[in-house]
Amino acid sequence: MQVQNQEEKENKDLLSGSKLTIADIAEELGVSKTTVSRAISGKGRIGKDTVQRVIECIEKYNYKPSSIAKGLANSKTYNIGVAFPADANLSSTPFFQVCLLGVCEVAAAMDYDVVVTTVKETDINLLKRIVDHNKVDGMILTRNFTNDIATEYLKQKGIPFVLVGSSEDDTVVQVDNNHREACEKLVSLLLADGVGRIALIAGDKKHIVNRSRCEGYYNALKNRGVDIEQDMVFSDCDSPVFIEQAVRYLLKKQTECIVCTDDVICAKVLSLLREEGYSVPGDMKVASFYDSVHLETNNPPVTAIGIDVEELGNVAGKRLIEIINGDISTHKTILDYEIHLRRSTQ
Amino acid sequence: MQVQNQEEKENKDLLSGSKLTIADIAEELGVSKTTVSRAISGKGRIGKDTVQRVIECIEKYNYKPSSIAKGLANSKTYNIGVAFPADANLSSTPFFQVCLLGVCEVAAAMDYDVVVTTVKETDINLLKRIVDHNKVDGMILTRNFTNDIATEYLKQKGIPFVLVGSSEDDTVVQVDNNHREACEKLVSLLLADGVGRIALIAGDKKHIVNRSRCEGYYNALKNRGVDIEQDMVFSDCDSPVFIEQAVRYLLKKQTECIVCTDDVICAKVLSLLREEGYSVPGDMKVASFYDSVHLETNNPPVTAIGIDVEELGNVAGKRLIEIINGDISTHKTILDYEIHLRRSTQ
DNA sequence: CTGAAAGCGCTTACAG
DNA sequence: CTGAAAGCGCTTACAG
Repeated sequence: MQVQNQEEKENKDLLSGSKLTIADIAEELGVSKTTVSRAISGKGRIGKDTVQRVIECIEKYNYKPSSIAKGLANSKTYNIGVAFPADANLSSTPFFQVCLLGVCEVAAAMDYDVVVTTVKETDINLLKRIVDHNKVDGMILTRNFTNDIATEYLKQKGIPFVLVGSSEDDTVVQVDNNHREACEKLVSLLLADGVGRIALIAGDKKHIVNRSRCEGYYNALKNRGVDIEQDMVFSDCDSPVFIEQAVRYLLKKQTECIVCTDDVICAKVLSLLREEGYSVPGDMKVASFYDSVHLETNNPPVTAIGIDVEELGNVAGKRLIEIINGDISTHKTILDYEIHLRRSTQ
Repeated sequence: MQVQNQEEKENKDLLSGSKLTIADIAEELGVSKTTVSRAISGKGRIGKDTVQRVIECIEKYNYKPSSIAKGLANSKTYNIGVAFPADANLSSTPFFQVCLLGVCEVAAAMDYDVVVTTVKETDINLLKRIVDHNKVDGMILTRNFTNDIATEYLKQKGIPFVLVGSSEDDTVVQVDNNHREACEKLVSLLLADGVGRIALIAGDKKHIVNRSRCEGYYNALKNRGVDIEQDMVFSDCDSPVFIEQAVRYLLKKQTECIVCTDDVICAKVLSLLREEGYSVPGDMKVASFYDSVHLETNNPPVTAIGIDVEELGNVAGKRLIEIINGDISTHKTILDYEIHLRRSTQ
């Protein structure tokens, strides 16, 4: 008899319509909702054995508190937002995807969920939407432009947010790698190795990250007392057409090595060189940033700055939730990078 | 005086602490909350001019209803979930990223937001998390295995969900391209063009989508009366190492054309052929699926089945919200594909 | 240590 | 056409 009874109840949560509430648990246990709530949250004075009983009951019936109701009561959503660039050439870089993964992981571990929204350089309506409707307790931005309107908006709103990337604005909490330093070291290493005539093909300069990498390149040359030849630096060189022009020009200029500010550019450069019958590193050395699997498994393996994008998402999520919880957070977190010297520059 | 007063109020929504509620609007207008609610939702009888006044007031103060409170009252969350594979070689394919983008767009347009979660082939705890905690009104799955535990779980829960992909289970709502047919047509076209000795390099067979593509390949050969040579078909050939073995073997076998079931495989194949000094299409023809930008801008451009992944996300999102709203939905939506015959097979 | 009651910001049946 | 009141499922100050 007792067994049957138990089975019946255990089936309760399997029935689609009948979601269990805190009241059901309270009733079952013959205590008040207050008590159940306290046992779950651990807040307020409450008897040890009572907690035990409540916990057991909750597990028995597989009760899950409604986080939406909890949110209403606390004026919180237990959601964090992640803004995904809808205008980037997303289709070619997995950066945002992997970063999002990192955020999801850490969020779940801290009992938060992740709401995604998209932003464009000149259109942040969808971002405003989730913020204005109170769908999230905070936001993560995954890139930064000069004069970034998303950053501006969130600052003005006063909502907690974290930037994956760098900003000159000290008031925004940032998580990033030191791209300037990384590029500087990479180029310095190449120079020290005797590689000369190093060119740079860089992406959109409106992205802070590309600026930083360029800076690093210039610094390395300066520090080594190498003359900077402006025509060996291609900025805003994102499209396949521009990259092709750049490569053709550089081939004529007796360039010895091309440093690319990201893997998408690098993939195109490698592809062009092969088409034209130039060998890497024999005829041209190549190095890149970010180090997607693609570069590592390339033949020859490509020298690159490796950054842990998932970790970037992890830390950004953690920082944001800290801020939401009122903990003070470091204003800028710099994560490590690795320089992988591989055959493409040897 | 009046102007100043107005400015003061307009500032209200800028102040961080003081979120406007429906009560504020009601008070301001001297009506009841009921009336304001009705004016916004358009439900129930209500005076035209009253609606007008309410709308104006709402806009003036930039009032945004809290969707979390709305959700509690309606037992809805106004969120849909998207499950992101955390174990896929995400870093190499932008498929999920672009699909997610498509879902986000359509969701926002239908006043829903998107919560992401990750799933692994053998671990759907994070999926369970958002479902059990009532964070979403429905789910979108972005891939399907044979014996998919995520599908199984959602079915058993009875929560609305849509699969981007195909399933033999007629009770699940599906959005997909006809991969079998697409592959069949592609291979048939090649055969009709006089291309012979067509090999296939296919990814993980546990993915339904890879099975379908393989089927299409076999069908095309059968229909044309071409003998199928089993050693020209490589299944479960996902890793760079396996792909390399396959390509080397096929080169010895006088293969004329390699069809790849996805772009990641294709990129690796192209790269290998170049390294070994084989020219495409001269020494070997190559065709692929999905048609990322990478293939189109390749030199030579690569023949491929083009599918609109963003559209896939769009339709999946729309279908899901329809189901949530109680509209009956078609059980299977088949989207178009395009066959791009390009130089790599000519 | 425990509970009754008010409140979070909406919606909606019921009564006018 | 409009409003008072109850309710969605939680939390928490207040009282015991």
